[in-house]
Amino acid sequence: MTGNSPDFTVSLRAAGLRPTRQRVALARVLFEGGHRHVTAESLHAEVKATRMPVSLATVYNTLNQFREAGLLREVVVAPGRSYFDTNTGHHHHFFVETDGELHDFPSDEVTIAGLPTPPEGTKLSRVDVIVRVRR
Amino acid sequence: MTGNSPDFTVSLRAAGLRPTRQRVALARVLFEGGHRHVTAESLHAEVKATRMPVSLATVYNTLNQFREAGLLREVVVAPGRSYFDTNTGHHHHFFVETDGELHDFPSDEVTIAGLPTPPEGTKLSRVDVIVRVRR
DNA sequence: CAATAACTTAGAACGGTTCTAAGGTTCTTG
DNA sequence: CAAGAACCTTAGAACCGTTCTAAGTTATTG
Ligand SMILES: [Mn+2]
Ligand SMILES: [Mn+2]
Ligand SMILES: [Zn+2]
Ligand SMILES: [Zn+2]
Repeated sequence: MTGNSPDFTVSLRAAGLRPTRQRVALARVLFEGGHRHVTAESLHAEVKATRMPVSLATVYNTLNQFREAGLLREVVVAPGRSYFDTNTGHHHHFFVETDGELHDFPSDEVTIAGLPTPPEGTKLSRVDVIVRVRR
Repeated sequence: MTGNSPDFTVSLRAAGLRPTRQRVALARVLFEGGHRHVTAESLHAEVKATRMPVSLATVYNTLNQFREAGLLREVVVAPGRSYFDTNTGHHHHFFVETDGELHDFPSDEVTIAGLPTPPEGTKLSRVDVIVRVRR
């Protein structure tokens, strides 16, 4: 059993961020284990449960820094709050509207054909597919 | 040339809403002419330009009532603000991230194949495709 | 025309997010 | 390793889009 305790110090430094106690604690919650979809509030609650004191302001700062560094992507599916997604590869989402849950599905299962060409003078940035479902 | 001045009084009453001065003014801005994508603020600015006094609270109330009546759909593409769409049929969106513009494209041009089945115990509500572009 | 129900509104409140500014931590350099 | 510099964290205020409250107004009904 090797390699089950990634060195977040390294990846933080690679992102140009000092590996502070708070950022390492947040990185652990976010990146050890499988892909996650968190809100600032939910991440704050989780990291506090590890008994590492982190303010909500730091959670927001860190989420934004991780996003800017390409470690996270932001997902906007409902008014009023953002989700942050540790899966930065190509994929799409189920959004369970009745309880606010987000689930991934791989983009290679789905085929999107016949997308019109972007408006004059614009270049494609990303295609998001959101499959909204209810319980 | 007939029928170029729709009777919003009728459609408002059909939606269970009294055709007040404010709602008729808002309906005119929204529904005469082609499809629109507005924010509360942008609609408020437009309706005020017609010299009909309407408060921002009424704009919000009316947008929500029109949405509940099925006259509008809400589109969430960016954090912090909602768009309201007069096109309630099946279609998808270009979102020009650099300037906040939304444009429709028909959903029958695009083919989405191989969508995974929704999670256990959920039923499909809608599929949104957002093509994000930048200038 | 009342009488009533529905509506509009200013301003307060709210909730998620960002900002400010002061103290603390991490890094660099010698 | 000490000290300075750079960077980071934080409480609380501010911000901004949206909703709520409560008081006055308007539309509808008979
Ligand atoms: Mn930011
Ligand atoms: Mn509402
Ligand atoms: Zn995801
Ligand atoms: Zn549209």
